[in-house]
Amino acid sequence: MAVRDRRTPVARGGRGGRPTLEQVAARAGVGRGTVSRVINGSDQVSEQARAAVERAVAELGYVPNRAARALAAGSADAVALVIPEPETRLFSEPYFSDIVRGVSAELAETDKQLLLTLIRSPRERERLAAYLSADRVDGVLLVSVHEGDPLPEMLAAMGLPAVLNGRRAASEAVPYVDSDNTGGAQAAVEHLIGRERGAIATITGPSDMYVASCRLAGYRQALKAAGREEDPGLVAVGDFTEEGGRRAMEELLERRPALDAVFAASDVMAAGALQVLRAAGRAVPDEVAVVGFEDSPVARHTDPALTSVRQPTEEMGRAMVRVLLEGIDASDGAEGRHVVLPTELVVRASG
Amino acid sequence: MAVRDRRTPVARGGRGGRPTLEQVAARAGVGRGTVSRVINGSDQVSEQARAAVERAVAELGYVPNRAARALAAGSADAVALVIPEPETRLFSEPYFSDIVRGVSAELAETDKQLLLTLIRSPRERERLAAYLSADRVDGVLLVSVHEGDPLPEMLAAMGLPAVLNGRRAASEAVPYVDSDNTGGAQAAVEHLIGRERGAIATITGPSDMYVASCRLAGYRQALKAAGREEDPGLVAVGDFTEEGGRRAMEELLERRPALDAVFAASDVMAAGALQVLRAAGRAVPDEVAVVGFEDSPVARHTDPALTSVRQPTEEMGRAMVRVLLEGIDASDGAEGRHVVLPTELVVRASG
DNA sequence: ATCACTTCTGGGAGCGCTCCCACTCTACTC
DNA sequence: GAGTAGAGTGGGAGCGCTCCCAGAAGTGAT
Repeated sequence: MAVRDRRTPVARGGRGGRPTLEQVAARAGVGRGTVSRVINGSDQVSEQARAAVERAVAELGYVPNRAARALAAGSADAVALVIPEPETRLFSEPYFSDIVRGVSAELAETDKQLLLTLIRSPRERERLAAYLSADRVDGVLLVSVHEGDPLPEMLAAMGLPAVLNGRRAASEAVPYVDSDNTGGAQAAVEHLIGRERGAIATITGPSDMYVASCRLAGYRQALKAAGREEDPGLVAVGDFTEEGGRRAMEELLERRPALDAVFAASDVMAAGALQVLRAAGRAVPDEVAVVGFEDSPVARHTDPALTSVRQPTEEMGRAMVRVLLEGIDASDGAEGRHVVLPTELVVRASG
Repeated sequence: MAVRDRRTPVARGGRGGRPTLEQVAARAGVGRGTVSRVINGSDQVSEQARAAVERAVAELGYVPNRAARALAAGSADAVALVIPEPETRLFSEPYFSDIVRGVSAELAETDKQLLLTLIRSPRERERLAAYLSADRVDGVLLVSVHEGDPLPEMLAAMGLPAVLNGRRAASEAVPYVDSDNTGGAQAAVEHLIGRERGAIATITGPSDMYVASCRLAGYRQALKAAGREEDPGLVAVGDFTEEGGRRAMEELLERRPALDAVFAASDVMAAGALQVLRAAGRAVPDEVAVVGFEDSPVARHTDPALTSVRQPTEEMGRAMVRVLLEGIDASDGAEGRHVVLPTELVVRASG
């Protein structure tokens, strides 16, 4: 009782004396252990004790101190969402916030916290693994990891559960959540085929991006299923930017002036293509139909509005959390877990 | 040495035995206090001791355990970014991720972590204050708080520093970071005046939103500065949605068919207005010039591309963190701190 | 040589929890 | 009636750090 004022509450950062578990115990007339059991929902507590503790908690406005809990329990009650900073720009924006919204919604049902980590330099990425493991998170969600990024493997080596959004390659060892890129692309192209389009071109992404190759694969499958021959001249490579979309479209028009439809692997590239088509005097959709991918807001504001493949982005965020939580609970490696969510074609004026 | 295996490292969550400060001390041949001093950059350490500790840290790959630090020091080394969930949708999206990017960038220079908290129900908001104060954050960033929201005051009462983005009213007691809405709107309207537009209308936001009234005020100031009379018939109220923009534009065309310019308080509303103008057969910008606000990606994809007022959103995020850190350091209330950042007119084809 | 400083330093105490051991009670069984 | 389970409980020990208090060692003036 003597030297109790070493650090006054005020000196320690305001928020005057929040009650501790010990105070709750005293008030409820039970021991610390019992309070802890009640707080953590153990069933080894008598109804009577539970009621007393619950009343004391309510009266005192007790909220457990997370730092103390994390320290004592060795778990963090938090997960990190790691995003390479450049991607927050590149991805036509709502993708990012949709993911965040889904993650946050799903996490709200546990009481884990969400830590956001943008990586803006290779150096930061290197340090990341060490810091993540410094015990403030018990799992990691990784957005748009590129092929060859060692991070997932480093985390695995440290025993930190991780979930990717999007596979890095066809066979992915780390748990992931992805959308059905191939199926979505196939549906888009089938739609064009259904509308009697004869020469369907595609603007694809960099071939070292797995998403891009999936969407290209879907394009090919649709053609094949319709019994059509594939014309390599109808495939142009973009880079998921508007400018890239423009260049690819120019290239296509030059190579195959007679084309009457374009499937672009992203809305932003489709928007670029639209500009080039207009400049070239091709009416959309009358002469050339255009379909994008992602169903970003951009799709609703182009002229004409873009038919596009919608990804359930928010749901992907939710699924990532679910997969991660499984991985955290399962002490085993939890490898091979994954979810692939379906896409949906949203038909608008452009095709 | 005896009962050391109460909980094996593995049982406690993988990430096998990270070194502790004590082990660093042992290895460096110094006491715990000295290691702590080195880690925290105290100058009360001899060069020799510092070097020994630094070597030991490097050799062991030591990273301090944040939970332990938070518990012992009573501070959290983290700040929360609180965002009402509906807003993540409403705000034409990059706003959200730009803020996040700025916040994250500025935070990276301290070693504080970023906690993201979406609020999706009034109930969650009620509980928020209690949980925030449960000691895992030492400051709070609040995005788009509405007039009448008690949260800022609750936090203030608990002594938790907070910073708003955007004022709730002309006089704002809580520290905030805002952009110069009035000045931006004024510049936009002056630009229209400079282009010889005679009847300049405006689509404003709900009058209970302070941003909206600022932008309206800028519109008025510009007219007044040019010695023009204000015509109430040229002001229509929108709600920051595209549909609202459409309705407002229809209203304006009906009331003042002769208008030759429109300043919309947001790009999304401007996009709606553009649609109505096209449907009405008014050429943009030849017959009617249109200017938006925010410079969102939408502005670049409308046809014609939208002249708009750019806000330094990322910089706002950075500034919020700086203001917050000041508030955390200053033990005093730190009231009245604020930053207002300038806007910039981006001229495109629409006006 | 003595005293007063000033720098450095080790390590005890304690942050608020969880874990678990030991213990008390109350039931049942034989 | 003794013996054996449980169910429920209190509280010690310890998580890895920071804070601070003594004290050691070094420096200069007297």
